[in-house]
Amino acid sequence: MSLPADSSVLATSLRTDPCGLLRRHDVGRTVRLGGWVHRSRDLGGLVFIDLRDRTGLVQLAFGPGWSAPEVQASAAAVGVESVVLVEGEVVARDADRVKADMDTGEVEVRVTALRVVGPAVTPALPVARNRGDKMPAEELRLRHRYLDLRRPELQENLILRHRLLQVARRYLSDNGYLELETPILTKPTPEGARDYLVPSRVHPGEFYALPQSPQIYKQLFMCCGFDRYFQIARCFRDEDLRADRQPEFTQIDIEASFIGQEDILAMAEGLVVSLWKEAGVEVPRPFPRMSYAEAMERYGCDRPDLRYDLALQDYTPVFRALDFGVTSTAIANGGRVRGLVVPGGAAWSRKQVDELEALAKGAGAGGLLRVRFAEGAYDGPIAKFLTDDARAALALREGDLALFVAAPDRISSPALDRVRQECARRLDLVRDTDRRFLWVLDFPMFEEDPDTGALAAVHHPFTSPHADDIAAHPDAPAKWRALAYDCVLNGTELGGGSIRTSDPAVQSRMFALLGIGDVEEQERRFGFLLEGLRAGAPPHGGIAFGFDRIAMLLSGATSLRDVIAFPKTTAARSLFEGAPVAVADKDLDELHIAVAADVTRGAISPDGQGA
RNA sequence: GGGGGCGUAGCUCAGUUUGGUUAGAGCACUCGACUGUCACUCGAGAGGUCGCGGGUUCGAGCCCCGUCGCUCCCGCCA
Repeated sequence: MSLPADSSVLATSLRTDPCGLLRRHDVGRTVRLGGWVHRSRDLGGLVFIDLRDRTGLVQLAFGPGWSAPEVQASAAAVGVESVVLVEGEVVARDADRVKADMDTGEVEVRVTALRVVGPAVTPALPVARNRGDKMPAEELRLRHRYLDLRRPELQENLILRHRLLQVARRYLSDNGYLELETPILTKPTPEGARDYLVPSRVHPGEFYALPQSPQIYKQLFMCCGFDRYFQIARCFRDEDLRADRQPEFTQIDIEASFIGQEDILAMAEGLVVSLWKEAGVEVPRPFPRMSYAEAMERYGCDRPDLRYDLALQDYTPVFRALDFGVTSTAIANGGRVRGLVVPGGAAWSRKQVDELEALAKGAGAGGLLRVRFAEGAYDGPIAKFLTDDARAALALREGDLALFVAAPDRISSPALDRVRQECARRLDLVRDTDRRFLWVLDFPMFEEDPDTGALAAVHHPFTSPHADDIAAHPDAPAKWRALAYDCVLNGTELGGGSIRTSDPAVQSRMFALLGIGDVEEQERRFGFLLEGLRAGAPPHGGIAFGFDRIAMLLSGATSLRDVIAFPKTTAARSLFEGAPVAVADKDLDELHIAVAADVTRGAISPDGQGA
């Protein structure tokens, strides 16, 4: 719950108190309250109403000793979710009537006057839910969001979200960061995710884009001399959704000048620590660090979940000596044999291990080799190929299951990553209360297309390479590491960023390597940032955190939809107001837009059907 | 773009396997009873285009085809 230090500011001309804060020390006071009828219990001679506002519930009691007959009659008649104003006296409950699981359970309000100011139709969804009730369908919750958002759980999530926003603002502002806003109508970006486009009325055939992030603007702020910037920025990406992905989302976006990587990491750790502290969790600093290379080698993943180990190892030397076709071929083709040892995995059935193999194949691997060591014997298709040396090198212990993928790293890493995660889940190694923060550093500057060999920026084209890597391998950019970093918690990426290139010479080298050496092409795509950088740019860098995901983690929600007031469905629709919709021809004409006739469809109507 | 799950009363679900009389339950709702409940209790009642369209059949909630919506995942997305 988020309340002002002095909760009396919540008093208004219509109410003296919020509902959920009445306590024993209020006994004897005459109070006026306003709220929603959460539940009511009509006993004939007595009526009880649980009155709800965002601070909680309090029991109203109506009885012949203190309520006039007409007051009691309207209390008995008022429907749930109606809004009422009441006046009455706070009284202590008898000891045997105290409700211990209710914050206001020691008191109740004996009502002398009641006004139904907002009568409610029977709600389409229950707001007050009984123990064991299942949640209404997501579709209905979104369609009737005005009711869903009344539920105390969702209110708590959004109130926590508010508190986290305040903490972020306070932390950054106290550290000299300026909250600066950037445009929502902006220029389409040439790469990355698909843009949401907005047609221009004034300029026929031209379009704005909604920002995927304020990336370019925040670098321009650095060029302007606003040397510390932040923004709680709404970002838009027109890609397909997931439980943890919405088309519009919120980032805590940060950029600073005259800094190096260590400055950003320290500042960002401080922010994360203060956010988690607000949610009641102490996080130790500094966060451990791991290079991208080590993360990929040991976990097959650039955001490893360190709550359990099950680290991957390189078994190529073991298999190189064996006469086994699959592994020999893979090694001869430049691949490696990597794998992991699963203690206790030998107890799994053939079928269970087949399921792991299916996961590995789903991630692109050709197969998953297995060997188990149980009751002193090796078992599995490759068991008979194992020499004494190989057995010694594997060092399996009783009950172990060893799993291998023989392939190039770009295939074995994602496959073994999935296998490792599933093994941890099966062995129940994941403790929800564990929080393993991690910085992943030294991302590669480029990734090579396995077919064409073309280079693409892993982060973005303005990320700075390690100066020593350029010096050591001037002609092997694939070996360059970037000054880029990700903040990871329990296998989830919370945020990431980089130190930017501010040296024009390095920047043009980067463009050339990325295949955009043509100056006109550079200007067309990045002109306004390049102009800014040429006009005198300080060394700068930054980071952005996915705020919705952080709010989701800290509230314990399992979907972003539970920490966003009005989220979209997986089809990017807003069921509440019914967006998107077809618009009148007149509006399209003004925008110089024509809709292809065969895709014209109406908005969804209340029965869920297309018009 | 592809795959899985779901769609029956206001809400949550059963019924679909094997097509067959009038589609059921709990909660909510309406009416009645009840002076200490807090998931009040008890009695009575009302409430259904079985998502939508088409097909097969003497007959479809159930089988087939299409479609719409929600959801999870892959692709996509940093």
